[in-house]
Amino acid sequence: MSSDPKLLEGSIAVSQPFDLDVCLNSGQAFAWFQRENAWLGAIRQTAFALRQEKDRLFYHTSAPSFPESDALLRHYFALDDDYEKIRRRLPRDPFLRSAMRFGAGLRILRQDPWECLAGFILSSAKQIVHIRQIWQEVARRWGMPLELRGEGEGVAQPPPAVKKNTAGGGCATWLPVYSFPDPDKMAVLSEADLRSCGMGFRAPYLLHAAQQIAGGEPDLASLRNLPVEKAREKLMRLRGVGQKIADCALLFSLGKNEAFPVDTWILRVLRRVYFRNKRRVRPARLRSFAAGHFGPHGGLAQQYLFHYARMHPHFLAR
DNA sequence: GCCCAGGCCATTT
DNA sequence: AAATGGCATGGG
Repeated sequence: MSSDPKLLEGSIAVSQPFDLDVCLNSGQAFAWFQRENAWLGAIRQTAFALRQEKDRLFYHTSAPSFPESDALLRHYFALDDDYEKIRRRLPRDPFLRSAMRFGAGLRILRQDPWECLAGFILSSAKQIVHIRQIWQEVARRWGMPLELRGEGEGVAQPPPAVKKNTAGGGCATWLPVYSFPDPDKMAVLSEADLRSCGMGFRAPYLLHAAQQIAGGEPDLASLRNLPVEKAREKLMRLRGVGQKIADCALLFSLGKNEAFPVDTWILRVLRRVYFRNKRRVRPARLRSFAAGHFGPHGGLAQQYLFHYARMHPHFLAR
């Protein structure tokens, strides 16, 4: 219960455009799942249950202290970035502006590079719901169980103000949260281990990436300090990592705000809106257009477009 | 049963 | 260079 001294509850006042649901449901991170009114997941080795109410982010966490939980959340959601200012630097084209209005509160997460890369290796030719399922299975089997309350319970409590399931007088049951296994941990698994999580032909790619990264090549953390082209080139040396997956890792975990991943949704949006419905415009052309048009914060623009398209499937129909 | 999914790779034209 | 087909698996 909330009287458990091990359970840390807190909240953060957010004075920024911020919508938790949009951030965690926009296909950036696959580690979070919704239970009742809360999002459950982990930031590296720290479990959180999150719920937003207006301009306040409420949480329960396994973090040992408020300074640590506060810092983790502020960093992960980039709450100290000035998104009003960033949004003003995006182009004023009408379609982007309406996508920005629709997705107000969307932010680029600052994920762990390994987790982000692994998630997007799993993402190819998969729907987001299924990527989440595979992620959870991998985490459940080889990650660390993270207790949101005292040791031995294995059950997380809902965050503040979340309604409990009062049927039968019992508390709601919350699934335990697991961290995602490190490269070292994954590197010693077999391809069959990974395949048994349902990831199919992506298994050898993920295993190879884990082994490479565990061996220090590439050193993901150091990619942050390279120019985006060099960092992308290193990522693309990994089998199963093309430009799209590399750009996702660069944008969502390595601070490359100009990275503009072109996936099937963005492909269709750009062709339809910015190339007047022309078929046969090739991805390379779209990428160079996007780099020039959307500029140094193109990645955020890309997320607005992606989110808008995915929430308006009829818009791209036909 | 169909279809396709935040792709990538090897193989053909 | 640019267009295919194959790849595993599950959800709609």
